Amino acid sequence: MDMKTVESKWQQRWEKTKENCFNKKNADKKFYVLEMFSYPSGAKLHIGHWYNYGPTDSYARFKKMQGYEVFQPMGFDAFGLPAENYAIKTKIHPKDSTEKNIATMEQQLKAMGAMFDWSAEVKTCEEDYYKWTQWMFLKLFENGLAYRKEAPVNWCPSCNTVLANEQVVDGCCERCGTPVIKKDLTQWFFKITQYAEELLQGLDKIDWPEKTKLMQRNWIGKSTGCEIEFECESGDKFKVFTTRCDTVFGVSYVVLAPEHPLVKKLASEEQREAVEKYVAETAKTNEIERLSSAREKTGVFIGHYAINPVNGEKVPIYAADYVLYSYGTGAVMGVPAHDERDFMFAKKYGLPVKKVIENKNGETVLPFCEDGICVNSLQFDGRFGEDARTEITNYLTKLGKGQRKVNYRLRDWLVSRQRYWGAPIPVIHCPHCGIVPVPYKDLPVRLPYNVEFEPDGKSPLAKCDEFMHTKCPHCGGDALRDPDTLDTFVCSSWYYLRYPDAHNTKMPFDPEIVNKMLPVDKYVGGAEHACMHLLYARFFTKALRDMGYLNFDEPFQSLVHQGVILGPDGNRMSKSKGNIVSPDEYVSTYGADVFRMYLMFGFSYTEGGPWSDDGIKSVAKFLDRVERFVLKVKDYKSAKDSVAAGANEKDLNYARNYAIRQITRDLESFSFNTAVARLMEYVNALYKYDGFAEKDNAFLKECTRDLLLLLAPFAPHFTEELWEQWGGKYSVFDHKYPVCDESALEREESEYAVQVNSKIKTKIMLAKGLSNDEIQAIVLADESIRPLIEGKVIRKFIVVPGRLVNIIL
RNA sequence: GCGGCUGUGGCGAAAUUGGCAGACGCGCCGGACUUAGAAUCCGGUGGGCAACCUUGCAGGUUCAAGUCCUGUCAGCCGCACCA
Repeated sequence: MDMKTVESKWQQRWEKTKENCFNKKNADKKFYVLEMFSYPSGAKLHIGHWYNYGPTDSYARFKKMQGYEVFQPMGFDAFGLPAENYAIKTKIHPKDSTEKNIATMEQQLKAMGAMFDWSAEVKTCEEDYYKWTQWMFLKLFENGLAYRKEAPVNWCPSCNTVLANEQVVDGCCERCGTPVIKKDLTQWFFKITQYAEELLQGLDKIDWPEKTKLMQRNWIGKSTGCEIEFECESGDKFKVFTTRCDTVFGVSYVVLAPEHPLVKKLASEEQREAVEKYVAETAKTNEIERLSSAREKTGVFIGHYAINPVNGEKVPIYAADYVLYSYGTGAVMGVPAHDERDFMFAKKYGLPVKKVIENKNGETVLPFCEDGICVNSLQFDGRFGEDARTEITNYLTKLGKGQRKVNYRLRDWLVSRQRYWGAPIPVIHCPHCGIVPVPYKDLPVRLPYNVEFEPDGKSPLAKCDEFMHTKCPHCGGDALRDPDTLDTFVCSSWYYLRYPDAHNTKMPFDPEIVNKMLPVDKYVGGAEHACMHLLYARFFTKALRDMGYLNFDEPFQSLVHQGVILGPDGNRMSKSKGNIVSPDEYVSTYGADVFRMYLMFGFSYTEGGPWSDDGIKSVAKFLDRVERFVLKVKDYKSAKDSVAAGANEKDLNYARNYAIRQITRDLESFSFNTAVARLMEYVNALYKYDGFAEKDNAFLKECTRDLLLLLAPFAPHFTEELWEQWGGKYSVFDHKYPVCDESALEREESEYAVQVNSKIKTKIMLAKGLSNDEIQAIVLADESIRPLIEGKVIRKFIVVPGRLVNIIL
């Protein structure tokens, strides 16, 4: 079959007949299959795109054939740094390069033959999309979920922009690898922390990979403990957070983060110079160094003391950078006997180590950090672990010096970026009225084309006068626009809501439509988004729900991550390693169907693995084999030479229904490699039957027709063509996927493995429905078994129905 | 350091969830058809002459372990001074 011709023939036909368009009339049978949309960075699809989209499309086609009205849209996550960095290098405007890349990628995606509904396409860099991204921002602002604050933020000195916590990897910028530094800047944040608890709880209700859920749980980082108030000699008070309030009697010092305001306020005359020096040095150290747990602890005594509320002890106050200002209260109590960090710190600065917990099961070696029995803790002596914590918390609460407290590691999401290629933040800064949101009717705030975007640490838009100068919507006076753009993750936090109503000009989406179409039934994409996109999208969904726009809690009911296809050398494909494999030549040699089917057959979908094209020919061979067979059987004359259904027909029918059952199961679980294997087995069975002298041609044709239906999702162009030649009605995808006839799988006999003392000795065919005693009688009488057991006592006779028997002597 | 995942023939990989390890393929070997090759079709293929051995390694539970438990090694991923 000439795949080139066949592919374009059917792609055109599908487009002309709107075969892949979602039909809103059937919305009650909707099935929303979504692949993470592409970033148009390069002009070409790489193997990763194929691996994500090809097999998932087969799944979508399978669902369609099962009778669902499948909605499978595609679009482009088109704003972002790579286009801008590319522009800086080549002077090609990001808008131009992005649009060009999108045009090419659209062609390639269409050539792939996936059933994307292009009528719902979304491009985040277009006005009619980012207008609504800005709308989202305003809604969040209106609902108190977007706010501006000055804070130490992550700054990438190479990209010249701030980064979200999630975009800092090992203290470095996730894009360019440059070490991130801390800067105090006033930035926009989204209050994702308000949803920390629900984001955590919601994970229990969704069908996602456990690994991903665990990553989100860890990222949210809930910890339950106690806040304890310490009063200083000066009368100033501060709180510490601890999960181990059962150790509070062992406090020998307290530590404030260097950024803590009390550090400067309380520093004594003698210590002032040392403290200021230390604080300044901390500010200079970069994140990687500071956050390394291996690093030796440093700190400085600030020359002031605080009172331990449970025993009135006076303890010195230190400033030390192992305490993070951004977590908890930015202050901790130091209990050297029961915390490794505090222990190291105390040893270094000669602070007392006071044991207040003893090991229940043996010698107490300090630092002892597990739960134990309280000692030297007055009325709490003898209490253990959680009980001790509860009692001490209650005691502190009664004193008015503490309370139970839950903390999360999750931080608010920093969304402003000092870059050009993104959605402008729809806010106006008025010298009289302050921060004024752009009125909804004035959206979009257009991103101007002619901008000097060479990065110099200031927002490129700040240098564009025509953009910056505007009137205050409130007082009408001169005012300035916000020069920052939104993190591109904001754009991708709601795109799945836009698809079902992609052309709405009055709203981002019609809630009535979206509430019918969502949640996404199957979302497929890379695991690298676990704590970014997948978390942000959940936050957006919950926020929009609380504003009354949505009536569901989670955007993606079921999630699958495809594995990563590595270079042939086992490393991640990268230009620098020179191990990039392009799909193009394979596609032009073998065709799209063979290539995607090989991706399904040669790898375990969720595992991925190093690229190898060893088996690609085998898939081509398989399809040839199918083609030859189908065309041969097509011309068989039916009725006349029909014979009564005998054993061979029964076997073939078994093979057929076994294939149907297994392939259906395998597709449901994204186990594409075994599904293809079952198809191959079925074709082998068909060939075998065809080789018999006597055969029932009508039955064989029926079985062959089922083969085409089974194969269709895997090799869509190929099967559509054969289906037509077979005489099937267009389109093969409008026919029902075969359903397993369970009765065909019931057999009168099954083969049992016979073990003696757990070692397999022989195999026996046994009829169905025999009692254990009957089985025992037959097995013991078997010629190959009898000599092995003669004269011996059978201690046990185990029967696993339909599978094996084990004779224990 | 903490958490998670993975480890199976020469290769890609399966294994009904504790029940015949290696499905389906690649590769290789043999045969058929061919003047010959390609293509195709049929058969064989974990190791060992054998008894037997075999799922990274060492133990354990069980009639039975790739699967469960304990320890250990290697690789990958995530978090990393979160109090």
